Amino acid sequence: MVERSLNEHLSHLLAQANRHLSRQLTAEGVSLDQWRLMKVLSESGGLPMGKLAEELALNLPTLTKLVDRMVQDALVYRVPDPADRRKVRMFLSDKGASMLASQNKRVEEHEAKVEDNYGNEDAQRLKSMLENFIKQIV
Amino acid sequence: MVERSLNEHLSHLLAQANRHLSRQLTAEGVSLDQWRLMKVLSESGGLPMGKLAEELALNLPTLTKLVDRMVQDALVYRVPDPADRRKVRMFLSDKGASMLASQNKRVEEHEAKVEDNYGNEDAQRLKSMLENFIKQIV
DNA sequence: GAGCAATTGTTTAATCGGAAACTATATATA
DNA sequence: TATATATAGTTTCCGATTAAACAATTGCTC
Repeated sequence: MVERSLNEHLSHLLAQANRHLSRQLTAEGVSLDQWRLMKVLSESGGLPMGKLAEELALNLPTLTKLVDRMVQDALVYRVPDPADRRKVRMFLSDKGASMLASQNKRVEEHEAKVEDNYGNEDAQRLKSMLENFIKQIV
Repeated sequence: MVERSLNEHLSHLLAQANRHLSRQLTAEGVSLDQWRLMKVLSESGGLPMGKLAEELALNLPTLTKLVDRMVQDALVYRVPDPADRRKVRMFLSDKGASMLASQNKRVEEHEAKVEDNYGNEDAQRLKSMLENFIKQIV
């Protein structure tokens, strides 16, 4: 049993890839997490905090405070669920939607460029492999 | 031009995969970054801070403070470079080496299990695709 | 339906992270 | 060799993250 070098560890490779890409995608004060949050809400508005935390792999206290800030900035808003008053349903505001739109543009452009350089077929393949991988480990 | 859903974005998939895996690998107070740092030093002892930051995709102030803590815990130590006194060379202590050994064991076991479930060939392929991807975007 | 457990989310206290400013040393230029 | 410029790390300040404790509401069981 030979010891692996760092570059042969999935955890390391994922950390590197994630950090580089997420740095490149942070712009105009919109972090990758903020973008992902807004994007989820645009696709499924009204998600409760718990589901949102799951979708984004954020833990709940972290999400609470991220949402606090985004509510301050009027990007999203909370609506208590009348059917289950423990729940808080999250929605994207108009301002949030327009922020999302411009950030979408930046992200799409950047990823398109990256995927072009990497090779579009390979990029496609990489994504579907990651998708399966995530299902595996969650 | 159809708008992509979140699951079709590499940035999202990488963030998810990274977070899940890095959470699962944090143990006994050793974070993924701490492990990666110790592992790099075990492979190339004497790296200056700047190189170390590059290798780990950490920015320098963050690394300084991570190292501060690890020096407190006597896992690593600093040696000023006599040839260039701006530089600080980092080394793994004996305690660090033994910490690394036990954490290596945990990581290897966990990743082996994950890779088994995912399929070893696919895992291998995923890693080499990620390696290429990282070269691409850095 | 009263009491107890489970679920949902927030708060608290401590630690960690990042951008910008700063210190110290080395190198280049005149 | 004096002055400017570049490089390597650290510090500061403020914002972000975490684990643990907490509060509110719902569901279960007797």
